[in-house]
Amino acid sequence: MPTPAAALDVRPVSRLFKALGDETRLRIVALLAHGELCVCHLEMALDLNQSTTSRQLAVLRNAGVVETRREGAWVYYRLADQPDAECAEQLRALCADFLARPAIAREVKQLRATKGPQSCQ
Amino acid sequence: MPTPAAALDVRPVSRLFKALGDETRLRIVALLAHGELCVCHLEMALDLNQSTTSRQLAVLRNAGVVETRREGAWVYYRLADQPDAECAEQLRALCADFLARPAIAREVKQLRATKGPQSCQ
DNA sequence: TGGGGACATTCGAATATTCGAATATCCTCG
DNA sequence: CGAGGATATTCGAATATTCGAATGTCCCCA
Repeated sequence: MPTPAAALDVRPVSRLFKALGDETRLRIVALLAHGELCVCHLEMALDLNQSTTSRQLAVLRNAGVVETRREGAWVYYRLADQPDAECAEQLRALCADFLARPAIAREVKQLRATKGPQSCQ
Repeated sequence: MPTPAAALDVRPVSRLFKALGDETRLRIVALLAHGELCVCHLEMALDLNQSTTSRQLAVLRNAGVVETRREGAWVYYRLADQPDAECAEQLRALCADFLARPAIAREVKQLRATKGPQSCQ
């Protein structure tokens, strides 16, 4: 029989950290901490091509880090509630840090003003 | 010139999460949250072979998550202070959770009593 | 209904990570 | 010194992750 440590269920946190262990995906989370954005916003803000952006978002989606909402042809991404308490706390702490960055807050506001369903491109 | 989001330095957190994004390594951190342990303790507690244990510890060491202290033939591992504030907060939150698990606390106490430089094996 | 934009997925090549076995290193003790 | 225990590193094979390009899918609107 396994010892307590070997039996510890660390799968939720492991899944979360695996998804967050990438610079691009962390930057996506940093932006989404300030509110929902659509794919074209992220693509522009991070200077990524469409394929890479969508694939990285799929990783975050499969890990339960983000959720989507479709609005016409556009898909909006936002941070998802974490059902696991430990994951919730980790993600909360991370976002608290990102939220404290005015430059990012300004950028997100700017993105929403200049692009989106009404003016994406 | 890069946008604020693209210029965000997420390397320290990314490095931390990459190291923590593995179930075995998370279990090691769970044990070390309760105090330093030597390699043979971890090997036994997690039912890992020597090679795997040492290699996973090397990953944590290279990521700055753990530090070592040699005592004769034995090497003790402990959690390292995080110079980066964001990393410090994440690791603190994680350990707070692990510290709240009495079964792990008991196991660590037991390990230290039954193995170690004086009675390893 | 069909063209075009927004997004998702697939593809193949390149790179990285993982594992157990084997080997190397370091330390103690007789 | 020399054996042996504790730990670290190397090795090669298996598996996973990553990327841009190409292709699919879904939706709006003329």
